[in-house]
Amino acid sequence: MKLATWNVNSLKVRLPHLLEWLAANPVDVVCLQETKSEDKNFPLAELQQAGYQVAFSGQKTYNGVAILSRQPIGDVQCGIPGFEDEQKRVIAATIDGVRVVCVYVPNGQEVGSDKYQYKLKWLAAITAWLKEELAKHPRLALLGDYNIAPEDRDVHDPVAWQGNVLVSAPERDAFKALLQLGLRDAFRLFEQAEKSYSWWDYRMMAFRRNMGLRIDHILISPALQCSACHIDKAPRKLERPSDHTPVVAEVA
DNA sequence: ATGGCCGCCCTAGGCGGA
Repeated sequence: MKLATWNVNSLKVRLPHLLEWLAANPVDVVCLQETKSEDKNFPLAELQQAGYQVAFSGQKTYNGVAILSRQPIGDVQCGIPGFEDEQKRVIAATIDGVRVVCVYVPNGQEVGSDKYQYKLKWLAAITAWLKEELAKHPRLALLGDYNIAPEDRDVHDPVAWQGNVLVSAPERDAFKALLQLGLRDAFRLFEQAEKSYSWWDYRMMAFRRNMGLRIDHILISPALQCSACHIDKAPRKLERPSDHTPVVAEVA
């Protein structure tokens, strides 16, 4: 089963890239973030035409998540149970016996800000919920835009970024708390090229200069075998790309 | 030194992203 995650930064704008990518990479499951699309505007027909069933939870302007699947989608859950949140950042579903959890972790804006506090609370809430979810569904994959670069090797310039949002110690501790649930970072199960990133700023020719961060991740539970994981930089080279690029893992 | 790009929205400058 091939699983992918991609922050598309507007599904409306990126739909041609997504369809092109799916045609070239017919993965089984795709988790999307930042669809920025109300449910009534979701491009359902186009994605069904491409062979995918879809579950989505969107809102105007901001956030928005979706799961695309070639196999039937069951037991769809939106949001974190017991955590009041108007922002559409979580959708989970069971596909072929695997609990697929798609997340768009808050950005946090600036260390110490209200949004940063919200990010840490949100991460604590989802970690507590995932602990329960793992007990119910040992075969679980957590995919998405985590807005956390877990280690310095996931940052193009660790000195410049030190202490910044996305790399601060409390955020990295929150990521480690997910690993402590038994989840494994699929990307780091395999040898990877140095300076592998999943996001590059639109400014400063950051992609061309490979000034990036690895903030999009696929975490998998111990019950899942993982045979490969890679970042696909190809879509970042297209005209009008998303600032994030897909991450793909193969599990069984 | 600063900001430099995108996408969004009550179409235009401000917000949020990372």
